[in-house]
Parts: sequence; structure tokens; C-alpha cells
Amino acid sequence: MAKLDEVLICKALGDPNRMEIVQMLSDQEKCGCKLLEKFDITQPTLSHHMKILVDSGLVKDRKEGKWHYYSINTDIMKEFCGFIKTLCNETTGKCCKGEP
Amino acid sequence: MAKLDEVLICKALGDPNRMEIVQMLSDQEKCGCKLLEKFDITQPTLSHHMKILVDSGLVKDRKEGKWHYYSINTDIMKEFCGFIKTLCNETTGKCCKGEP
DNA sequence: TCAACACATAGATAAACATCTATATAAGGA
DNA sequence: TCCTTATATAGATGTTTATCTATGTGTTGA
Repeated sequence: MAKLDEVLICKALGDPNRMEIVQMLSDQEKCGCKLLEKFDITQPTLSHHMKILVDSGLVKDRKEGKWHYYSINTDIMKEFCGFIKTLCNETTGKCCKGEP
Repeated sequence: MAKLDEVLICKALGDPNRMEIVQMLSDQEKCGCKLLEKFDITQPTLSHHMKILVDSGLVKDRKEGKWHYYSINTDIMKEFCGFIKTLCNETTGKCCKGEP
């Protein structure tokens, strides 16, 4: 069980193509070639992006014959969501003037 | 009212220093010089990071005399949290074999 | 008015990164 | 066995980015 790396996840989501891929996967599992159709990038570039997404833990891949199926790793995504929620807390107060 | 840019926010959180800054701010509003003490970076580098955080919308700044106070923009953070939540949905099904 | 402090800006640099082309690997079907 | 399809890997390249030093801009207080 890999440890949640929030910075790595944010880095993975910090690219427009990868963000769109994740949004597409949150709808339904998809294979690489299907994803490739939707983007104006070459196959090696998609492969590169998928590796980053899988390495971050956000995306799972499943091999079946010559296809690779990608899907959201829901457990990790929920953990990440919980982490972001902790950042939403109202600040407890203002920083003291004079002693910042 | 700025439009939420999820990729920009993820890019902002995709740096270890900036992530730590945001975590510190989620506790309490802090001024720049206080933040600077906690990191092994120069003042211009911190200034650079704070600009990226403010530009992403995640962080607000408030000037008071010669100090700049930074705090989490709770509205934006909550919106972002809501967005991440939409990515947590269970996938509706598997991609059809043969017609991926 | 001048020194000290908080912060921003400009410019340089090295590392990281997104992308490409070319090629390798692996699986399926004829 | 050979061709096609799906994906990965290697290497090159241009852009972005994190960081620094040097310097500019305000603000406060002596």
C-alpha cells in the first residue's frame, strides 16, 4: 500500500492534458487508444502522461491482451479529497500585529 | 470574481514548499517574514512562491503597513475541494472489450 | 532625514518537464 | 510466420520553473 503523496498528486493534476484525462476516467474506465483519440498528442506523450498519473497513485491500470485499461484509484482519490478538505478549515485567527 | 482554475491550483500545490506554506496558512494567517523563517529559501524565492499562490486564487494577501499577511482563500479552497470530490465518483462501468 | 526592515522586480542559471521522432516489445489474427 | 495494433522506451529539443544575486520601492522609527 503506497503512501499518499499529495505534492506528487497535485503535480500530476497540474497539467491540462492530465487533468482532462482524469476527468474522462472519473466517468468511466478507458483504454489508452481510446484516450489517445481525444487528444492532439502522440502516443509516446500519452504513455508518458499515463505513467505520471499511475505513479502518483491516482490512476490504476489493468492489462487485458494488448490493451491497457485505465481507471481512477478511488481509494487514493478519496484520501486526497480528505486531505484537501483539511485545508478548507477557517483560520483560527489573525496573526498578531507587531509579533507576526 | 475570478474563475476557478483547477489546473493552476494544482500547479500551485505541486511544489513542496508551496504545499507546506498552504498547510501553515490553513492553521492561521501569517505574514511573509514569519513564513520566511520556516524555510531554507531566500526572500525573493518566497516572494515568487507567494505570487504563484495568490495568482492561483488559493491565498489572499492583506497589506498592513510594511507587512503582508497571507491567508487561505476559504471560498476558493472549498470550491476546489468540491471539484476534487467530483473526481471521486465510482466509475459507472468497465470499458467494453473489443470496442474500447 | 536617514537607517533599518519588509517585500518586489530584474536578470541569470541549472534542473525539470512536455513534447517530438525513431525504435523496441508484446499480443492477435491471417 | 508475418503483418497489424497497442504500448513502452530512448534520445533530442525547446520551454517552464525554482532558485539565486543584485537592486528597487515603500514604510517605520530614531
